[in-house]
Amino acid sequence: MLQIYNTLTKQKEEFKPLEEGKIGIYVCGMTVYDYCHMGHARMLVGFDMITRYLRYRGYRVTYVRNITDVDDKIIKRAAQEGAEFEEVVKRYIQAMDEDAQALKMIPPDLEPRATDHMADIIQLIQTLIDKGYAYVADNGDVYYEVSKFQNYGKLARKDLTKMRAGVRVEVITEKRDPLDFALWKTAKPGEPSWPSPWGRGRPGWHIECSAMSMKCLHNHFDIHGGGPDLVFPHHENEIAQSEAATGEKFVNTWMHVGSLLFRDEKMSKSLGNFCTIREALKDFSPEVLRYFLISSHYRSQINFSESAIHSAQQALARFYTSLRGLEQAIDDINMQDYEQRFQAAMDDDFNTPEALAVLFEMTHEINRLKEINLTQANQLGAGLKRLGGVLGLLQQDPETFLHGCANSAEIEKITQLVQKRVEARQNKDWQVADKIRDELTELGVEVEDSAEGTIWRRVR
RNA sequence: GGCUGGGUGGCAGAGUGGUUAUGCAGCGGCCUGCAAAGCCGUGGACGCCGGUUCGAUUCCGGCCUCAGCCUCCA
Repeated sequence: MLQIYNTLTKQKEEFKPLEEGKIGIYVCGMTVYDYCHMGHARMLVGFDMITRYLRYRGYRVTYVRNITDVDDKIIKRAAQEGAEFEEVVKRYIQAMDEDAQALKMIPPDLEPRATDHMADIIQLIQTLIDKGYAYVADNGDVYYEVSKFQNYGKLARKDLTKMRAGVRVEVITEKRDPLDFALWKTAKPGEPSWPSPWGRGRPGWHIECSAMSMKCLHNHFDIHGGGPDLVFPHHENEIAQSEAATGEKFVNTWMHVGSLLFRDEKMSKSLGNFCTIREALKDFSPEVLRYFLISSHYRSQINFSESAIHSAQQALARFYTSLRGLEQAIDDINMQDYEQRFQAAMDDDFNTPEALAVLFEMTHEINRLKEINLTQANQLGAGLKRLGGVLGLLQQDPETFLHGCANSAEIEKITQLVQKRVEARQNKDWQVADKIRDELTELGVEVEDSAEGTIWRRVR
């Protein structure tokens, strides 16, 4: 039985798709005005893992992840750079795709962009106006009237009266209530704009996601997810918009990943304590980053630090050391109850740490079997690789992983040193052998001598 | 101030009303020319104070504390 924690009800619930065997999942993706940082990676990898597992579990998943390609921040960025708006958008979408690919993310089935859905957005706004949930202000802006929606605040557990008391937003006189939010913003000169019944302008962020999710999935769909900071106001507003417009329940299960901390604070652009994915990839291999992100539960807060990544590196090395030297088995019988336990862990709200613990136990068993029954070791190794694949891990050639990101010239140099040491050892010239080993240690290389020969791995 | 979610062994990180998480690090042993890897064995924990219970790290209450959200933010 698959259980998922629902932000709306604040508890784990048995998950039942609206349509037998099929799941629609919409995740709020990126606003493309800069490179993605590790906090974004946390969210992206989280939902990638979730989608992979649901598919492994036999569901036909429609994974939708939108791109916000019109927004104040993009406009600002373009102005700063003196670049065309479209140019900025194009550049950061491409960068995002590269990062996603590096982290072995499955591309979404649908990747709707706000600018491609203007008609849907405008129609949705019109419906809200017609139904009395939104109003056109004197300046042409359109606002959602929060007080008209009875359940406003149900996702984030907000009390409207308390919120008004502590409201910190600047007072915009056009609004009837400071909590009202913009559905349509009138364009200022020089800004990108689209025609609408209320004049040229652009949509607010919240309405985009309501319009696109309902367009790509249905008025009512299974899972809606995003980063932790989207619960309020973004997702709260989506509920208000969509449910007011359709009169139907919008989303069954709301899922939010935990935040990623850096130097004890949430990694964010505004705090300036961020590390982009591409920066991280200069120092660490993509799979190590992915492992780090998955080795804690998706809802918990995690701390991004060099030592944390180093632990991830060590853990993966144990897996790959175990897979090293195994033959590619055709099938993976001999799984005992490992797969069952893996599944039980993942069925419990995607408990990846516990699922990984099962994989570590398999590793242990493989290491034992290597000594006594190589066929069984190969079979279990194939099983480990298959289950690792469900998490998007362990698909590399073990040698490649263990040799690290050394370039071919480095590998050539290391191989020569290792060969020289092998010769020294054959001559029982331990002094020379140990001297070469010291040189290799300097290069960050650890050698291992075994009956089959000498192998090496990179340790830093 | 309001609303969430946490506080577990040296570190990371799951989980459980009484019995091993797991990984890294430590200790002893096997293996090794010495190592490394691996294997065998091993020590070490549940923020504080009450309550419920035969028994609580696990349930309940209070307190302390950390982080997130309440403003654009994944």
